[in-house]
Amino acid sequence: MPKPGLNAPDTDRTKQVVNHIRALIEKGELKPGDRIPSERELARTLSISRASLRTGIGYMVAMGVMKVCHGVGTFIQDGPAKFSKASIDLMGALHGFQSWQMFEARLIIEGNLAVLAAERGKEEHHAALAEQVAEMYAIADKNPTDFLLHDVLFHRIVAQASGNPILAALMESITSAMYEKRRKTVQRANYLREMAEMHRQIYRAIRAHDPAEARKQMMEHLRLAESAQKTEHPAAAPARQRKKKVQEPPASLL
Amino acid sequence: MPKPGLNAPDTDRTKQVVNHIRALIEKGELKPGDRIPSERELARTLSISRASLRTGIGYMVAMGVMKVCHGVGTFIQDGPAKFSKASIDLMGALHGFQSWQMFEARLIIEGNLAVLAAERGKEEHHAALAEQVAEMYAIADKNPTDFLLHDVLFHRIVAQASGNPILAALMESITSAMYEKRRKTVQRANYLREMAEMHRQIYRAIRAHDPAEARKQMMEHLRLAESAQKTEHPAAAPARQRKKKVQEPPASLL
DNA sequence: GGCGCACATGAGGTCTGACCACAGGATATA
DNA sequence: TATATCCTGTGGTCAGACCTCATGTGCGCC
Repeated sequence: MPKPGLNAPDTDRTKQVVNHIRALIEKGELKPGDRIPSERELARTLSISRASLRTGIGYMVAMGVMKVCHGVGTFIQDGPAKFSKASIDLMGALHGFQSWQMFEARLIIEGNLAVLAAERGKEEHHAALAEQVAEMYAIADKNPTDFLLHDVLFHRIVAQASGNPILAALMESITSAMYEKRRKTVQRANYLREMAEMHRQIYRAIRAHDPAEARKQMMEHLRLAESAQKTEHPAAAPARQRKKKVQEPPASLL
Repeated sequence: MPKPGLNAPDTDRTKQVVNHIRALIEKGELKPGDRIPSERELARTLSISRASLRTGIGYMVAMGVMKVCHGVGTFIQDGPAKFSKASIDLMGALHGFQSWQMFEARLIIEGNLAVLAAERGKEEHHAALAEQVAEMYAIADKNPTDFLLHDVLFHRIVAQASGNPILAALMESITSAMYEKRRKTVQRANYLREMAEMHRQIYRAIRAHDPAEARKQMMEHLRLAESAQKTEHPAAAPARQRKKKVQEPPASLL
């Protein structure tokens, strides 16, 4: 074993489980989407009780690294890297995250994601982006929920094109935490065509390898999204005590 | 492609536990640092088995929201918000995070943190920053490890001054994931005075409410830190298969 | 032969109650 | 008084039983 040192998992057994899985991943014997052995079998393999094994698995589920399906099995999480939604939610409750702060963080991260995507994006990304934009136009007048799906996908592709999976994961975590509210907002949205157009502008800037323009368009787009949501849900903060009025975001940014 | 969103706690019981704690937090009956009832008692309260309760607690521990001390009790995590180090580690192993990507993410986030701090920083923050800078100068020739402590603290205060706890949490997560390597690097560092000076420049820009300068100084500082670490650990990537040579970061940024 | 429904199988989910390991205060002893 | 010891409460682990869920299989009916 490499280092004995200061690892985070709380106890010996869970650490053992996490390290075991981690080793399998690093050796390439487990890839996203793969299924791990059944609990009873794995427990026997590691010579620990099923209860302890489950603690370790729960740990990784919480971190968004694994996924459990009742009656089916336990899997390595596939799809884009991200922290679990519950994680951000809870942390938000604990430290008082506010809606405008979410948007601000998203603005900064996605703005830079767009910059990087413009610098590093490949043909494949351009094609994928174009397809999503086309889809948006196609259903802008029909199904708002589907529209949102393509929206999410578009931003995900931008993140992928950025070539930085860490920033992508952070973005994914934040947006997934906001997804529910967005889903409701978009239902009565009447600006979907406008949204599609903005995505097209972002796409054009990225394809043209114009970082500054990409950032500008991305930020403009997000600001519109924010104001739209504010109009829908003026009291958007998670239901908390309102003794002190919710802090408003200072004006400037950049 | 999997659909976005919905990444709730895995099962009913754990959900019950998480929601219970979450409710207590939102009602203000539980604050960071507080201790929760013993497992046996809480299990009785919720009418669930201790095993299930422990699953839920483990879940929150993994998310960095709670902390358990064997023989002592279980507590709400205090200190700055952040995701658990293990979480980033594992995710990195799974999705192949690389060292330069960490630095890049840090560069972007901390750069903007500095901007926000310059815009919104209050007297109290300025004072706290000044103190850390002073400390750095004082021990630059003595204890490298202590120096790093003040370094971390300085950046944490900047994050706090930014007024955006979400970005602060992201920054905290990334830096804590890099901490171990930094601790080794700093041991043989001979540029500590220079580092202190850079921090002073950042501090001055923030105090002068000069966002552009704050970002510039911060980025310069981080770039130096990166190159220093690269010199120390040229093969810094986590030991993985080397079939394909490690992707190098494209040149430009901003 | 084709179609369905019931059942067998095996996965995860939960419960019980016992025992172990650790930390810290209370107590007994020198 | 000071030190060593024990007691108690807390989390950590274990074993084995039983439940729920998803799925594949095979029999019976059409």
